[in-house]
Amino acid sequence: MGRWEPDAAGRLREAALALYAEQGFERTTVAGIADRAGVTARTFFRHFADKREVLFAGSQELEQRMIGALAAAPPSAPPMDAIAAALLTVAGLFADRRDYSRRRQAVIAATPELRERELIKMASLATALAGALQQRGVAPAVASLAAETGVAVFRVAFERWVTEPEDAQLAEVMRATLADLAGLTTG
Amino acid sequence: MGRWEPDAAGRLREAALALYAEQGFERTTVAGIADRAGVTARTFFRHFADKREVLFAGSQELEQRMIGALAAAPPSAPPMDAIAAALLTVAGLFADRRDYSRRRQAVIAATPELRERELIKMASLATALAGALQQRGVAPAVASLAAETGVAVFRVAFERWVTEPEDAQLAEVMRATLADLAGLTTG
DNA sequence: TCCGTGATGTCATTGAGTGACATGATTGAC
DNA sequence: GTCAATCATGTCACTCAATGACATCACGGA
Repeated sequence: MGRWEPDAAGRLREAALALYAEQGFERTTVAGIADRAGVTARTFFRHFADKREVLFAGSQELEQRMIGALAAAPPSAPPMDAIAAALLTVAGLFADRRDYSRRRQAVIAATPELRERELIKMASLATALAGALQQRGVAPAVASLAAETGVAVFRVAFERWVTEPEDAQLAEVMRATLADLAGLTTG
Repeated sequence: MGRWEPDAAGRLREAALALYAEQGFERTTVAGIADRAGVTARTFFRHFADKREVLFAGSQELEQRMIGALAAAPPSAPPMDAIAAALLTVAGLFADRRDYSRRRQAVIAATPELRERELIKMASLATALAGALQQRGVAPAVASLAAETGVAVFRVAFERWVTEPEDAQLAEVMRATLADLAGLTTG
């Protein structure tokens, strides 16, 4: 056994989410999170840039996987088809994290500071997707539009998935949301 | 003459923008802003909720004016026409503030924390517009879509306006951007 | 003239975030 | 098998954002 318990970052994530849910984000101190995780506050800031970032550690992985999925789509695929494929691919990342996602989303929805952070993560995702589309030869304006639309679909589908009482698969909700979008723009 | 110089909030806004531009947002302290404005740091926080908000004092007025302009549009006007009218109306608010807007936008673009705040202001604006459209009898889904699109046009046009070297009117740039949008969705 | 109001100052405090340095287990070289 | 480098963490000290409590004092109205 090591000198310390392993996976300090994971324990900090869990402790932070639990405390944010119990007491609210503002009334939770970093010292409290660190205590619960069995480390010091200084260690918290070695793993996470600030008090908000602890809930967004996965967003970089999401972004990278979506870019990867985009690159894996056939070069001939139209932009929105490639985006749709990427969305369905990353949906699998959340398969076994529905409960965590639900708690996390509730906390974010209740906290303006956290919603700010989420917005910029989504904006960053959209920018990255637009860039990847441009590398596939899509014109910049179209690429940005498709990327923004794709992120909107992600958000709406994710919200539905964590809100609905039933046990649907995120991928299925994504498909349904994409169908809604098609209906909006054609009908 | 009063006990203190008048318009402390205005002086604080000016001082903050100047210092953010000179030294960057992070290396600027509230005490420094307050010093330059001739007040104490405590007074800064009486006028602005936090260090970021000092650059976004006008956003509530923008929102209110856009809602007002929406309400003033003929009840028969289609959603996007009403949105367009509101955009052209509020464009006038910026007529004599182009230099200020330019400096402000440069600072925001250079500072992630400030971009977060701007994103949530834009999201709030979109939500308010969607609500106003619904009160005009527009279906919720359509209202949200139109509102988001309208905010996107505002952002793109504003960015063009502060970036372009020429001295165009914001309203003109808005009109051109709306035309681009029409071309995107029909052509 | 006097009193209430409102904007500001002053003081004290909490908590976020950072820099510098110490510690000690783990790992790999020799 | 020892030693040195490494790496995650702890400890300490500090700056700065943000807030609460209370004091001050010009101004306008009664």
